[in-house]
Amino acid sequence: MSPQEEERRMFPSFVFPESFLADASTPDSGGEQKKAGRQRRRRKARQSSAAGESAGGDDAARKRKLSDEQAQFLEMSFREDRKLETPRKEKLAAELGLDTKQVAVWFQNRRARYKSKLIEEEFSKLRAAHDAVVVHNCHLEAELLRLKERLAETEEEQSKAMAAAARAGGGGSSPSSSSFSTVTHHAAMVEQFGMEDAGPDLTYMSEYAYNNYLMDLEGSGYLGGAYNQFS
DNA sequence: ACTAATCTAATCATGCCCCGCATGATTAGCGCATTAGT
Repeated sequence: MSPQEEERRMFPSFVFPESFLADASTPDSGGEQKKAGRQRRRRKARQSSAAGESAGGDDAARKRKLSDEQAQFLEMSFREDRKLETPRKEKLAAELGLDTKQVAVWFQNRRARYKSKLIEEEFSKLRAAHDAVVVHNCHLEAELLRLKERLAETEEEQSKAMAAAARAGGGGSSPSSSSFSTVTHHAAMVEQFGMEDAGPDLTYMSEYAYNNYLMDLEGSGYLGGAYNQFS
């Protein structure tokens, strides 16, 4: 089995199954029954062992801590391959002076702990990625707010400026004095700023007044680079 | 198809140090675990 296949088997999906997210403290009734049965059997086993082998005969049942050297050796072996075939198990047991059963159990536990560590690491990574996305989203929303405020300010200034310009040049020129370019600019302004129904009708502004008005806007920074698009 | 070996997941038990953590050991598997050899 390839390492990838093995990984998939041990950790089949990076999307955690529902069972993983489910509340482990509320097992179903079948689980409760199984657990109760298990506990009964354990109690019984303990009682019989205490009754029959009290004179040190239960030594084998006691938990035997592996020596540092044994644990280190098993760890090295685990790093080489997380699966344990029979020949390897027997060889390890012989080399370390352990029971094959102990070696098998050690590998089982080591795999279980390796997997839970893997899940923990994956969870940390996902959480970090999630947090980063949340922060980025906040920045984007703040930026959007700033842009909306700036747009509103600009529109207000435009209205004021156009009203002032209309008052200054209003009635002084006839419709015939407005050039074609002025009309074109007006259309572009309407498209750019959507101010068709706000402010004066620039169609009837003299070209001179219109150019002064644009220069004023450009000079005060209201247009930004927008003026260049008109000329 | 049958069987033995092995697996995962959950849990218990124990040792180390003072209560919780690390780790060795046990158990079930319920549409009755899966896999590999015969």
